[in-house]
Amino acid sequence: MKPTAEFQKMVNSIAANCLSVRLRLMNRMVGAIYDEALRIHGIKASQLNILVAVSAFGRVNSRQLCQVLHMDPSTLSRAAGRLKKSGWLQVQPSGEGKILKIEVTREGVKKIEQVYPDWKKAQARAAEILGPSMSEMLVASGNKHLLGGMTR
Amino acid sequence: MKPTAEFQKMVNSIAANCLSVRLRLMNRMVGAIYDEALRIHGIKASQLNILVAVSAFGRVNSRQLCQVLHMDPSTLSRAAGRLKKSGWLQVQPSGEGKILKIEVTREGVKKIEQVYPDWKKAQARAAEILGPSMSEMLVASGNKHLLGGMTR
DNA sequence: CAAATAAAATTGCATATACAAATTATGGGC
DNA sequence: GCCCATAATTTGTATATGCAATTTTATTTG
Repeated sequence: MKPTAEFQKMVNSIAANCLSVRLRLMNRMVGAIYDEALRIHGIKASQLNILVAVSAFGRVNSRQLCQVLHMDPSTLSRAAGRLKKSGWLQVQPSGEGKILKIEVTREGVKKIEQVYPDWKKAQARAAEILGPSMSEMLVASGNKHLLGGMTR
Repeated sequence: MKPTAEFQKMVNSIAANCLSVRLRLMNRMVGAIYDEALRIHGIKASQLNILVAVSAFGRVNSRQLCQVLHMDPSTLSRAAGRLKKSGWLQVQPSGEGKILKIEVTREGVKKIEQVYPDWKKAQARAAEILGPSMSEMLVASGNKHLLGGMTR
């Protein structure tokens, strides 16, 4: 079981540099902050994400939403189902094609409003942990990818 | 269903700034790159992550590993079970306490060696997509959190 | 108009993730 | 030596995630 120097080099290279490891870890840490802050409202960060994305559009079809969120259709399909069951989303055939029309319900709007102050607190705590430069860079990256697609 | 200006402000604030949204999205995008590159080896990025973390330690107990990876014990427990079943990890009572001792097997070492070139390609592609400043910042963040704990 | 084709959505399956509850194993106190 | 408090692990349950296969729906074509 003695590792060669070669092997140690590979392991160190991955351990010290892997972007996936970093992002995954950071995502766990930050996600936990938001989930904890939102728990009293009975909503997870990922669900709020979708709710907000839909609200930003006003109305979307699932294909667009998948593209913008870079999410598999099957993932969105089930998430939307849960949000619908919670009464926060309305999901209907749009008439054109079989593309589904998704909007936020009055209940969903209320939920976002209720949640907002706690989201803000979580955001502040996350920004503190990540540091200003990382936070700014993350927000900036959204301007490239997310917002570009979300402004109708 | 006419949203108030107040509401629109909240939605835009979250959509434009939420660090959790950004990290989650980025994690999906980047994770897909690695998963695709590693698919032919029958291993997921998250599994390689654990394998490498264990290898960096040489031998860990699960508590340490959870701390370093900021991972729930139940999550690690099941992941380790799968990696053990694949023959890449050895999980045993350590003798001291009820603490489990985890090490990489010879098979696991071979797997890392096989996978390494494709990991490197995925890493290059991810770095390209994220851009140099984000990549560097992520790696630097690891020096704070991860590596600090991983260097025995 | 009906059949073929193409596109979209859902379902089956597997892993990742975490919280809560149950279990197990340790080490100490009597 | 046995029982109890405690710490570690596992199991139950639920959501998140994506791939492959299936089903459903729309459009095109004969």
